[in-house]
Amino acid sequence: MEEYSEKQLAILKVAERLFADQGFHGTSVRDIAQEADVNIAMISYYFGSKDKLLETIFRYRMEASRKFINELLENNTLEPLEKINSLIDRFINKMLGEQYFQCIMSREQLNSQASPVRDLIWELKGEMLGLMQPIVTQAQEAGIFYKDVDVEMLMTTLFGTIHQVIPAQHILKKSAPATVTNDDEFREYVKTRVSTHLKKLFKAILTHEF
Amino acid sequence: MEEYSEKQLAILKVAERLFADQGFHGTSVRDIAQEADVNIAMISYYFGSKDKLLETIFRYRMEASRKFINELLENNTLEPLEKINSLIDRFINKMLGEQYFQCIMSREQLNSQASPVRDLIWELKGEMLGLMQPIVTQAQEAGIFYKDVDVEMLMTTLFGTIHQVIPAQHILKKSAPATVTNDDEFREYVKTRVSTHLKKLFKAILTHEF
DNA sequence: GTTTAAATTAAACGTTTGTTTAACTTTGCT
DNA sequence: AGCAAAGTTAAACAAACGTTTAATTTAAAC
Repeated sequence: MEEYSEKQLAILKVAERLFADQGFHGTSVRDIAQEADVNIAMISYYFGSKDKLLETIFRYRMEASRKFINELLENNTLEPLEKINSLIDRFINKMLGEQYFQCIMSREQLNSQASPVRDLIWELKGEMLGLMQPIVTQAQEAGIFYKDVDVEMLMTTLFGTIHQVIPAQHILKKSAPATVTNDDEFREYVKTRVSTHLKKLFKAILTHEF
Repeated sequence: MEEYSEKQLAILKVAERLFADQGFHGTSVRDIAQEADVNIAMISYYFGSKDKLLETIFRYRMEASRKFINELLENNTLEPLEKINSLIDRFINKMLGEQYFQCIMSREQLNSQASPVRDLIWELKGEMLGLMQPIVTQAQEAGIFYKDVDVEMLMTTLFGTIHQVIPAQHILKKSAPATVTNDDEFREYVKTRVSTHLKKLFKAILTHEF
């Protein structure tokens, strides 16, 4: 568990935003240094290289994701469907709370070349699947969930929907109700809209009830 | 309606693949020229610039997508659910048939900076929504589909799921049954798996039946 | 066969890229 | 105070970038 100085965190934060907005190769270390208000050489000095900087961002966020998964494993008192609903909400909160990083993930998972970053992504996705799989399977065996459900695809739908929503937000802004006036309200509006949609979807296909 | 020479098409094809695999900024015009077996200068000569080359790819694919949409509008004899199912299958076929381009779209839609390419993407997405919306609405008014469905979100789920499946294929390869031996069979396997999943999902939430 | 335009080439253009250097400043420790 | 390590800087580095140039070849028209 490494800790980062204020300056290092400033670089990481700026780099994450720029990588998300313009892509890794679309962002120069000079852009990052300027916006983070540090000398260009500091990036190599701290992180070794631009590639390593990206990897650092990934390891930093991934560590948090691991913690996140372990926290989810503790809720054992809930009913299966409530567990799923809680899981959906937590996923939405997590992913919309780190939108910049999710954008980078969206981009990097498309790279055809193998890389440490790409491996990390699919490793994490596997862990996420391993989180949902037993919940569904147990409920299926208890006769609460129906059996003709492709859990892997369901997880794909969960990720895919949220990953589509992130860049679609500037479109959703137009169809938002008039009660949404500031950014916080809009974030909440998006959250509940995605949440409501996904919960309905999961409930319908898992329990055949409404 | 422009037509392209063999050499121009070779450039477009190579560029599309490389942009998909490595990103726009991750691909140099020298890479493209080398793989397409043409002189570097030909790219500027034919398309003006690297940016214009990307835009050309987009306009080329978008034109096909428009035709695709218009074809879908003609099927009026089917039942609402059959219409939806047909639409799902056609979307899957279309998008998995032009995976390279879909990868580029996935990437480009994340760009925060406004650009002609980004505008084209959301324009097209709007048209896709306009295709599904009336089908659902009419069926809702006829009492065939339930009303508490967020069609915009459902479309997001459709796109999102397929866009997630594309980079996930090398993972799906591992969980494929032993009957899948070559690439064609695998493509078919992926198609039917996504299709089955999405149809179940749509049927469940739209009709409350199974 | 001559002429004109289009196609194609290798080379060079000026920038920008990520990274490193070497000098300098600050910090913390004894 | 004195010293060593860490932090910070402007400048320079070679390599790669997208694009253009000018010369040459090919093709088409008359």
